[in-house]
Amino acid sequence: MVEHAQEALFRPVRAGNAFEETVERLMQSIRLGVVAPGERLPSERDLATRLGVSRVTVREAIRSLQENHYVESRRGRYGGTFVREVLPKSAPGKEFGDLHDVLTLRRVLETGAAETAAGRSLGPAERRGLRARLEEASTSALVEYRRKDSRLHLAIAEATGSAALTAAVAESRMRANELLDHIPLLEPNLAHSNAQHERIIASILDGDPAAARRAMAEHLDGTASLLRGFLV
Amino acid sequence: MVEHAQEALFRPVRAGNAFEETVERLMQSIRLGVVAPGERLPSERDLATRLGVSRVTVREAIRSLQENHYVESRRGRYGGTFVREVLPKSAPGKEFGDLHDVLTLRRVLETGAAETAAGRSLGPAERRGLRARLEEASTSALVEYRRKDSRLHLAIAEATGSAALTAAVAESRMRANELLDHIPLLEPNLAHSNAQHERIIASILDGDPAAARRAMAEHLDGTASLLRGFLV
DNA sequence: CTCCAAAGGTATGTCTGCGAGCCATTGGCG
DNA sequence: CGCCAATGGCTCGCAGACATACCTTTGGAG
Repeated sequence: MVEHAQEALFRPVRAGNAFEETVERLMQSIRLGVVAPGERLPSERDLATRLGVSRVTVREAIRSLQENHYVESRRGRYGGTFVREVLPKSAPGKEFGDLHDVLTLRRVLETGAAETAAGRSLGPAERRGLRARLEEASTSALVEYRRKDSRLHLAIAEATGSAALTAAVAESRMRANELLDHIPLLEPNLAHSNAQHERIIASILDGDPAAARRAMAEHLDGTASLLRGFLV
Repeated sequence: MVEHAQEALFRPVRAGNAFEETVERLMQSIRLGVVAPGERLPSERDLATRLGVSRVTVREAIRSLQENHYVESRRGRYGGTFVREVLPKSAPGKEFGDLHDVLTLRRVLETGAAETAAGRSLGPAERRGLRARLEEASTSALVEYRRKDSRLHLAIAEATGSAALTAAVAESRMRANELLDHIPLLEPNLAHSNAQHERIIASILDGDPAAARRAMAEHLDGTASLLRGFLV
């Protein structure tokens, strides 16, 4: 029996119970900026269907987010559950997963996504979308930078046309953000980051896969070494 | 709200119930060759702990595998559940997931894994392991080729040192194999495949990331176009 | 030859999560 | 002004999964 591959295949079949997983997903959609502050989440019935859990479980998850001041709910038609304008700082507790693990997977997924996106012929809507996210990220205030940054990176993953790849990037990014929340965000880094973003998007729009990969790799290696520096 | 990213984030939180997921994992460990024919699975109690499910659920999953002639169980000390020497052909039913989806993710993950593995300084044990898997694959009979091939590719993923990446490759590979089971395996393809494997492993052992990526990309693109050809 | 550790086989009570239905609230439309 | 559709709020019974405990079988160690 191949000993080491077992660790991957015989890992736990589920990350947590249905409630915890649901909270995690909703939290991701907020923290990654897929649902922005002030915007409404899909209805409970809708979420229950999409997430494949019961409405009861969705409600418990939403209640948990309410209690932690991430969302607030309003009843009645045109009511719903809305993301609050001011979001609480993420709890600092959490153990760091294996740093190498997280960064390795992120590098593979995101450089691959950039390369793949650059190799496709993108439609006008996709091109506009990428440019819009780039603009958002570059003009965003410090406090909302992480969210806008994630939206840009997710848009790149989406541009590959692979839902599975997009999902993988979203998950890996979430794990990376947990780490990034522990290091300071400085103006110079941000400016540098924006310049790199521009090169990545330009390469993708130009249809230059190799350049897109290189630019993304450089971008990620920057934050990776920042991380390794700050987290011992 | 960013519309398309929702598909990724609001996808179902769990693929199936605990029983189905457990069957899936055990099946993967057999089909990917992590537990070879004649070998013993970990004990029920052990599996229950590792997979994070109850022993009852593990037993139901194993029973299902017994009924489908994948394994047989023996009681008493030094007993256990053993993979049968002759495995049934996989059921042909199954819907094809989105072909583009599966192949895109596989390409990103595996070319990334090859590049990453080549960029690390591997220990003697790892180098021996890679060479052993290569040897196994190249000398394997037609019937067991897919399994040996998967073991080789998993070994490459493991050589990155990232458990998360290994798990992602295992899952993506399983999905790809479901498709590959529907196309014929021919001797010439196999010889070609072995030659490519050799170049991949050589590049990794030589520590040449760019060459490893190129070789892996070529290898995957070969089977990808085979697939696209056969599946409409 | 006996003992016993380790494996599969079985049974039971509890709890989580689900499905389904109904209630309460709200704001636009006719 | 009244209706009503869409939303969140709530309850109850059932099925799946779990933890735990105990039984049975087997073959090596002593």
